Amino acid sequence: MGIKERKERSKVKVHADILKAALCIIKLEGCSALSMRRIAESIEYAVPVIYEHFENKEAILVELCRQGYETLISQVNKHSKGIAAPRERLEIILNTLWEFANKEQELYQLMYSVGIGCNNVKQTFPEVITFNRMVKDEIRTLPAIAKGKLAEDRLQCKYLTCVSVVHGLVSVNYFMKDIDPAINRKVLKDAIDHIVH
Amino acid sequence: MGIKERKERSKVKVHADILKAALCIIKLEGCSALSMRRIAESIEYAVPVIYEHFENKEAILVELCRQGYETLISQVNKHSKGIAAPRERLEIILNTLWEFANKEQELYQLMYSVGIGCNNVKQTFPEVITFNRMVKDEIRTLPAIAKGKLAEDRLQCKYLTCVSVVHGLVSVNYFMKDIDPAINRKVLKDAIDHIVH
Amino acid sequence: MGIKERKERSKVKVHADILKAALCIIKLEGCSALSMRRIAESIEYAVPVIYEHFENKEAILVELCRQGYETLISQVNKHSKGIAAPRERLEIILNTLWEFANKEQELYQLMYSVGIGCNNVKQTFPEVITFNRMVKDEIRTLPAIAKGKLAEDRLQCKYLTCVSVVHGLVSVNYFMKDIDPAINRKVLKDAIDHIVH
Amino acid sequence: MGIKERKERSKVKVHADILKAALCIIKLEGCSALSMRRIAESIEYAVPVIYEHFENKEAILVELCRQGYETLISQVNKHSKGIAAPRERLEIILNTLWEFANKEQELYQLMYSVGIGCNNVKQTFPEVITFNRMVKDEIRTLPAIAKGKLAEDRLQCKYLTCVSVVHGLVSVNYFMKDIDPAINRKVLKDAIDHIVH
DNA sequence: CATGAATGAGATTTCATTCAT
DNA sequence: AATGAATGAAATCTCATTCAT
Repeated sequence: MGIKERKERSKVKVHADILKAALCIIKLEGCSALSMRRIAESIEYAVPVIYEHFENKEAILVELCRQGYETLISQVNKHSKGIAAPRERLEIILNTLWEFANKEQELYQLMYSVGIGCNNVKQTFPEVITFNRMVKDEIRTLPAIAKGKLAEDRLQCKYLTCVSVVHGLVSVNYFMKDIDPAINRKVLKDAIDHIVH
Repeated sequence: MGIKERKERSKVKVHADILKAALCIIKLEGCSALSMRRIAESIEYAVPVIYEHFENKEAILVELCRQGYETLISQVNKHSKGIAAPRERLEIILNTLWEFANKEQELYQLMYSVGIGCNNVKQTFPEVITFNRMVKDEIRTLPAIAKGKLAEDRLQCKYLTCVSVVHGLVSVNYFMKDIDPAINRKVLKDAIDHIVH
Repeated sequence: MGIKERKERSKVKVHADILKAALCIIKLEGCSALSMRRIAESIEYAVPVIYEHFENKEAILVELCRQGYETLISQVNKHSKGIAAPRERLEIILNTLWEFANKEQELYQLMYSVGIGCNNVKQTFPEVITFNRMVKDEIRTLPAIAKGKLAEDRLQCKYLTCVSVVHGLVSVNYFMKDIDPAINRKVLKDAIDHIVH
Repeated sequence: MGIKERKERSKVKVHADILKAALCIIKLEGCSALSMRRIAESIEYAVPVIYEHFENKEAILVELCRQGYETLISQVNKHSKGIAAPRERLEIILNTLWEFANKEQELYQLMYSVGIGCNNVKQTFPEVITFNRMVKDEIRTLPAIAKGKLAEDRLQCKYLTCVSVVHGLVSVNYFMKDIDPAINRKVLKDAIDHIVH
């Protein structure tokens, strides 16, 4: 019967609409403006409908973050598709992270703050593991490194440096809003250069 | 007269107690648990007493942050006192920042998030300027650099790299709670080495 | 379906109950005793219920006044129905105003003080325009006046005199509570006589 | 001893300053902005000082009103001094009331609303009796009236009409802020003319 | 005489969440 | 599956008033 399907589709749609609306509110009015009522108004359903799709407000935020991670990973994949050179691939990953954080500032901040609130981020957001692996994989295969079979420690070190410098630069930019974009680019590029060698 | 003194001291004490209580609540129960009522309970005074000392909740948070910046700067001064070598001094500054952020995680996070919420952080917290200058001053006088009168751009670049990598590493550690301290140390050290040359 | 109707009726009832309770409190305990909490207690609902029906306290007062104006106008209509003589009609209008102000002293006072607080009374309470027009219409058609096509100024003058004397007498009675009703009647009657000629 | 005198004078000054400050606040910021704290700030004394001069806030308002009545009466006296013709004198009294109410809108409104709240205005504000007598005295001696020894009823009637029309016109002007001053003048003049004959 | 400090009580408003229907 | 209605709890803030000093 098509009925069941139709219902299923509509259910999925509402679920998606809730998340879309929540993200939209956060982007336009800030995290503190997000309330169940505002979401309900936005999707033009009554509040309890939201509770049929999500246990509570927290669950919505978590799911929003999960989708953020997914988006990030899929963008990395899209941008690195067909690129073979590991160095270039690493650059692409980090640049994609940088751009994502800048384009989706509110979501990125949410992902960070929800992550911090988790007891175990990697369990709540397995995508974090995936992303980490992606970065590490590229480092491992960098020509300057692959020869000498980088020790796990050195690898972890480089990986942490990568991620820290990008996230750090992002944060510093959120914090002081007047940093010259050209300089940002340069800092990023230098950092990658350093890691590569 | 001793009376005036006693009163003054008691007033100062209440002021300090409010801040102490606020910080304590934030540390133990998180930022969202902080309310005027909770503070009042904690210091065993009625709510309006708080309003005699601070205009509103926001003002308490701002003052908390300001004291955080002061502490950070005074610790930097303490640790770098008597050290002459610029490289060592830079290392001390960044290490002090790292230790502060790790010891006072909640306060450091508050400083960051309140900072982001400010239109103009440097105006609200002039200490940010002081700290920035301290870092830049050391970079400028690094032996490998002082010779060639580093261009302002290059200086800014190095400064941003320093600060980003430390703040980034701090954040990544808040986020993923299982990073090996030894590796953290190494990442930090490598980063400084890189900046120095 | 009866269900929908019942709900609708209950909603309308609560809305009306809020207004009724508010008016009741004002009558019995004065304007300053009116609070959202008191209303909630009175209707035996929780406070937020009131906020589902009215945006805020001000909105309740405004609506109370609006209903006051409506009552006044409908009473004028009721009393003047079937009466043709303009002089008699004018008398009825002013007497109805007088009786309304005396029977509903607290509401009348509220209508006056809320009106004063408005930037533009006639916009907030279009009923004021209606009432004014009703009075002016009768003056315009008074036999002694209709002949000579009263100038707009003279009309406005007579209208202001009417309204002022009635409102003034009402106020003076609120103020000094011991004025002989017979004298009040006489003052009113004299004033109308004067306007009519 | 001069000491006692000086103290007495200072005490009187503070008392007066409190009233002056209160009136000033009411004029500039409205009745609802009046608080003991605001007064204290204004006179640059601590709040409890006010309580040494006035039992409570209400007492301040009452005294403010009393002074308002006194001012009104003294202005009437000033303006009517040397004028003999009763008709002119009556006109002066009513015009003075009109001008007072327009110049001191906030105070006049306070006088009215505090008066309404009194159980017995004439007892709380004996000046009301004085003012009433002044009006009545002039009416009684109006040439057109003095001949026939106006019955007490008729006198009361005329007196009420006077006062009502002026107060009413004042109120209507507070209420609808766009009434032409020329028309106001005319209404007032007509009313007086009517009373006089 | 004057004050700083404190307080209790109360106001308005907002939110996440839950039932009965 | 969806809703309107309701609620409890909490938050921020203000005020008149009173003591101990």
